[in-house]
Amino acid sequence: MVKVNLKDGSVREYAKGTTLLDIARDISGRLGKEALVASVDGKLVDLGVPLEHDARVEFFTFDSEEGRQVFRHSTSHVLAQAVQKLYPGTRLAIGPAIADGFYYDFDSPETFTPEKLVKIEAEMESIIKADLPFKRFDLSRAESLDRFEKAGESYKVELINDLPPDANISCYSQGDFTDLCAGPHVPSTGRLKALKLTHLAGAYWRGNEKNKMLQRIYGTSFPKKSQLEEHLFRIEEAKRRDHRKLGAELDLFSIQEEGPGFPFFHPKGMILRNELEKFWREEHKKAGYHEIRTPIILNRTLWERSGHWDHYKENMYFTKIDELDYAVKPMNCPGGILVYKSSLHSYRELPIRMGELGLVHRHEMSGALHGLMRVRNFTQDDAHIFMLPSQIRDEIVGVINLTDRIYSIFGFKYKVELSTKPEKAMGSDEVWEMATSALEDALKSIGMEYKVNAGDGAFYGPKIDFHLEDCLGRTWQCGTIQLDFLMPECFDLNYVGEDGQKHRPVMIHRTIFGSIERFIGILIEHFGGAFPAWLAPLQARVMPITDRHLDYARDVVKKLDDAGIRVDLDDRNEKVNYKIREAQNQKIPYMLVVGDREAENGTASVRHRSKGDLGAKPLDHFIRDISEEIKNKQC
RNA sequence: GCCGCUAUAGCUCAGUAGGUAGAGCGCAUCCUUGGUAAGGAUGAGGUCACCGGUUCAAAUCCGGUUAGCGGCUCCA
Repeated sequence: MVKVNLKDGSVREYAKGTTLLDIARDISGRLGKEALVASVDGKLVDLGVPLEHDARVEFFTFDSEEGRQVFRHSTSHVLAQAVQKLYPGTRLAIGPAIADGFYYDFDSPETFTPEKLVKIEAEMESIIKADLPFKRFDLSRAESLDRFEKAGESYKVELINDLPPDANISCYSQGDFTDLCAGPHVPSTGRLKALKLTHLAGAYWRGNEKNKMLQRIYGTSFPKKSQLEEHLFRIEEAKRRDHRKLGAELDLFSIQEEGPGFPFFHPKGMILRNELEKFWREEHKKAGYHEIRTPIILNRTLWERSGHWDHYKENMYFTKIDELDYAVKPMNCPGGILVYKSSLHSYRELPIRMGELGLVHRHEMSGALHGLMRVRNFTQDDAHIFMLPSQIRDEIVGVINLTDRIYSIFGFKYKVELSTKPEKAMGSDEVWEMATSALEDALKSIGMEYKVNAGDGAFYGPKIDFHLEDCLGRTWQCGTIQLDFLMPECFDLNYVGEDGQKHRPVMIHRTIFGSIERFIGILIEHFGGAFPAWLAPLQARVMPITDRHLDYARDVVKKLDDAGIRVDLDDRNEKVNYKIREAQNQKIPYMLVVGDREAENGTASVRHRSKGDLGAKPLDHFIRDISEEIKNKQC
């Protein structure tokens, strides 16, 4: 007999060699049906595994991350089987589970198309119907190499060759299909009830653009048809919040063929943008920043000195002025540094915090452009902090706190990453080590959770990045804090210390919005276009019921306008229903309906875009309330 | 940049055996003066992304270019 310790603390005894699936069935009929995989003493294994010793056992269903991963991964094997059956000669690369589904990369003489995905899906359905068991078997390195070489599976051979010498090499087969795989898997294909192949994409083998481009098929799967449908519906819903769609519908911005990646801001978008900048200036003033502005185009020698000429050239735009080379700035730091250098500084002045809403241009690859999220020119809410080495931690913590305060106004949740030295970097390992551990110390000192993103730092220093999510859960880097010991060196920056000697300051480069453009993109998706009143391009619209009420409506507009509220008048000869519908679609926070009753009493009937009809309010009450809402930046 | 897909009116889209373009919404005018998500009529509006080819004839077939979309790579 073996003792089994379960998650709920209970202990059960089973005959040695009882499979995990049988144990699950014994615990409850439902668990027997829903369990997909189990862990034995913390290690994830197939349910078909017999238990040979006392152990801590946990079962995972689709409700757990582990269960979902295994479920989707098993679906990817079924995809591979279907593809190889329909399109012989297709070689397999890799097929992992991802956040909301799975993908499989193929190298095939066949070019997959959306129509073919339908066929592949049908083939997958029949594999599922056949309820083929997933069978695991271990192979020696020689056996596995032999097997996959014979099968012509060159990518698998490459994977095996890259496994560490002591690695256990396992395969899984279902029916006549076998794939190299560490597992685990669900017991049989019949578990994979509802699936959908969602899209096609190219993907480089091993993510390296020097390698061959493979064909990637993305899909998702669920234990129930209804869950799949709900998921697909949620995605459709999310797409309605897409900032590119809302940006056009709400007339905020546009991107035209004449300027790919160079967004145009329309009047309404500018209001949003100016409000953001106003807020930014207020917060930065409070936090002890000064604001500067530096030129867009600067001489080549500056970029050579900063290292951009060597390390960032492929992202830069160039021009000539009077036969001399100039570059359009891709970053604001060299300009900021010149401002610092324009006068002598005492240690008493430090830290100096210099902010700049700086327009930078970067050449992004055409395929990387994405609405306002990735563009070729954008305004960074940049700042450079020049400080004493002893001030590093406090300054970093100060920036983290400022970032948190600003994000929390919008109700954003964010993820923090620490990016370390990239391959293409300036400076010695020691300097990088020092800078990286300073960032780490600051994060730890305030108990901030973070993930390490190895090799993703800027070429001049490591960074802390703040990532925000878009409507489809894709994350975008917004805020960043970069610690830099190198630029002060390159530019021979100094301050005069207590001892009267010259010393080297340390620099922080940081942004909070990241780019105003990207941040607006995130804002649009976060609020689905229904901005809080303080940001809304139009805060209220007055709607007279008939043209008899036009005069009173104009008075109302004037009063609101005088109170600094962004208001307009819908004086068209249309019914109230019609006007309301349009104002709702434009997501205007407040609609003020005025007719005989209102004109007589000096009121307006207030309708809120999400709370609905709020009844009649005296005008000055409404003005007081909305002004308060705006002032408090209520969401 | 790479792989796949797409491009018709301001917007959403029809136009599927190649025979010089349609709908709904929006817009304009008129009628209607209507109290919380679409009142009615009439009308204007398109060198079918661009360049080239095949054909008696191209929105439609072929090639190229540009842009967009989904990914890969890259990054705020």
